[in-house]
Amino acid sequence: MPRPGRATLKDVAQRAGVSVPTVSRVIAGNYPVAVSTRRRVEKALRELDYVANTHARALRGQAIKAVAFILNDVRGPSFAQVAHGIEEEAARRGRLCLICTTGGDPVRELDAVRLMREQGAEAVILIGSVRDDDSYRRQMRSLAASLDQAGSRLVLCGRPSLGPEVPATVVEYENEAGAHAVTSRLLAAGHRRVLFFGGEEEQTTSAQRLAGYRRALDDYGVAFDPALVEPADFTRDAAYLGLRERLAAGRDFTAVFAVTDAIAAGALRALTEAGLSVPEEVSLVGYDDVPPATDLRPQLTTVHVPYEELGRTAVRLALDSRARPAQGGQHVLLGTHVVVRASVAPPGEVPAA
Amino acid sequence: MPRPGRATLKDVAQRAGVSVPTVSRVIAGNYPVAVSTRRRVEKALRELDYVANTHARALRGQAIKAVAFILNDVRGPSFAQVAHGIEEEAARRGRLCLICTTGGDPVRELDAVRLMREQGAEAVILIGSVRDDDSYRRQMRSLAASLDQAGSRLVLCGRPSLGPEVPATVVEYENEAGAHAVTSRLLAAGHRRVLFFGGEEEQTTSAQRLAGYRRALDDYGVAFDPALVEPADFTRDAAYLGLRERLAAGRDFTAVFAVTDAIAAGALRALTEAGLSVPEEVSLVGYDDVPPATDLRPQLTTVHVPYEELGRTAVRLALDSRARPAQGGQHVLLGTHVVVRASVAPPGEVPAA
DNA sequence: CTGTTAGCGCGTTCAC
DNA sequence: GTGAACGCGCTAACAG
Repeated sequence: MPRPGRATLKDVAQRAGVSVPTVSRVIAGNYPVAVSTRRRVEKALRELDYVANTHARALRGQAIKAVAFILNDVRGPSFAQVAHGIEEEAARRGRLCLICTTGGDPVRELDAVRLMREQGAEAVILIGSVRDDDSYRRQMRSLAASLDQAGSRLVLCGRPSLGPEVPATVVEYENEAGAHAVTSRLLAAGHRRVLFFGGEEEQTTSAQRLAGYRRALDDYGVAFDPALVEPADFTRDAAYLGLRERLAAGRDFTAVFAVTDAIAAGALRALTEAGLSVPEEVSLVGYDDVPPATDLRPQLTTVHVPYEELGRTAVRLALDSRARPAQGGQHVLLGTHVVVRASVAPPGEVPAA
Repeated sequence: MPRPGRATLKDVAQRAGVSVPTVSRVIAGNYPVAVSTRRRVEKALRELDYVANTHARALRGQAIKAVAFILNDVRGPSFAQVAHGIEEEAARRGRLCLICTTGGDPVRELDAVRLMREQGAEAVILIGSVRDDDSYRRQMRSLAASLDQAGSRLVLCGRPSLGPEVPATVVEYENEAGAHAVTSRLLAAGHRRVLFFGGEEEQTTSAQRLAGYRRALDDYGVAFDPALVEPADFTRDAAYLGLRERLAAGRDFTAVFAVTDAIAAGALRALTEAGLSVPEEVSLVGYDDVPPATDLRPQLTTVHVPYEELGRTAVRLALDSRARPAQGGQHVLLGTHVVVRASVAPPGEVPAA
């Protein structure tokens, strides 16, 4: 009966009547060992259910083969897609995945990065947006440098760069451009009062989408009306409640641009319950193109974001840039495009169907 | 300029002009050190951006403080909820999370468990169902024993036990009972031809739900008709295609029990496109009660599963059972309940609304 | 082919 | 207060 805890090379060697390195060589298999000896060792290995100690191994070699990723919440469908892309690519390259969630708290995020740095992850990938202030950016920049120096790599995935000098990789998608394109659809259909719904201005993602919205307004010569910006938390329920309340006070828009498909889902519920038909009376667009968007009735016109690709690219770049001499920040920008479905129509028009 | 790679205690000691243990003591803080010395050491620590080597630490102490979990696919909303519960509870207890996905392949799952065992995770949590055959069960049983002996713990989360003798913790929910309850709703409303839609018989989860369905049929004295079992992959698109095809060949049912909310979403689309109104002409129920279920029109009657609680319980039990002397398998069963929404009506009836 | 030696980075003795 | 010595489990180098 092997003693509790795990068997070590020493235990195996003792049982097989050989020295420790011999056992090591049998396991590695990259060195000649007499057949009879090998048999004895293999037998002992099996009997003791030997499992190598990763830490001792890592101590001799270099860092652990792992990729860390940090996100707000695994339950967000778009986060989940990114996570899947990361997981897939990491597994393909024989890497382990470490995961941390922060609930959107910048402080917890900084802590998580520090933790991952201690773990010696090869890359630390930050997913999604944050509320960033100066103190946050300063600390994150310093962490990027620290990771870089330790031979690791910070990757910003779906959020803007920390500055040109910072040794971090950025994998973004066309956030502003997508918002511009989808807002333009609404304007082209004749809408002039478009509610920008959801998010908070300090969040990098919503800020960029708002910027795209405003630029589209400019293009069409429509004045920006701050009263048409309605913040809301990133959940369908918060969106539902928020829009219901606003509708109770009267409707001053003919279309809604929801920052997120989930928010669009909540908005749709509020609109429908208020007896407003979509798209006949109110048009609605979202952003993200997550799978459940096709379950909505009418199906949602939205902006497709290549989330899985985002995750895969993040891993690929991080691992490749580690191989090469430490260069400054790489920057990749993935494209987005509008997916036209059935939630947009000209204002006021009532189709025959 | 510190040399590339990470600074070690030795580097710090050298720079501060002290010995290695002194630096170690400053960091631990649990030992008296002269104030002036401490200052010098702290300065060096900062300048060199010292980060402790986790592996060396783990080598001296015990296993790494980490919980591993293995699941089919992060993108499944129910998996994501479990993952969130695990992540939350693990973080609360100061544990790191390791994650692996398998795409539903039993072989990859076994490999993943072995990998996690090598990593020395405190607990290895398996989420969701698998196609299990005898060989799989045998191997998994042996891995459970191996983990147990190494002081770790295997947790089966949302899937049946491997046997009474196996040193593993099982956290299940009332899968069969939930299916029984929701099927009974359909039968009570007057339906006699209920399509069991989605899943495969070898999957533990669908097998259990099918069992509940059959028991309800028995209770109502309705003969089980194998022709009313229609398998389908676990995606909304596969479900949509599958049901559309079946409907093209004629409709021989008045209600659908979808094994999963996602499958229900696909089914609803197929039904609607075929011009069948739900619930007036066909009733529909799902299973899981994931958030997007409320976005469906009509809102889906389904079975609520406490997925987050499942994840939290798994972590709690695993960590607690490690503290106590190795006992056999614990077994926890969490309750489920039907959530009545708007997708069920008596067959043929057309409500006034 | 196999055993001995050395050292990865850290924390814990034990002396001074 | 502080430094020297040892060992965690493993592998790479050198002997034999």
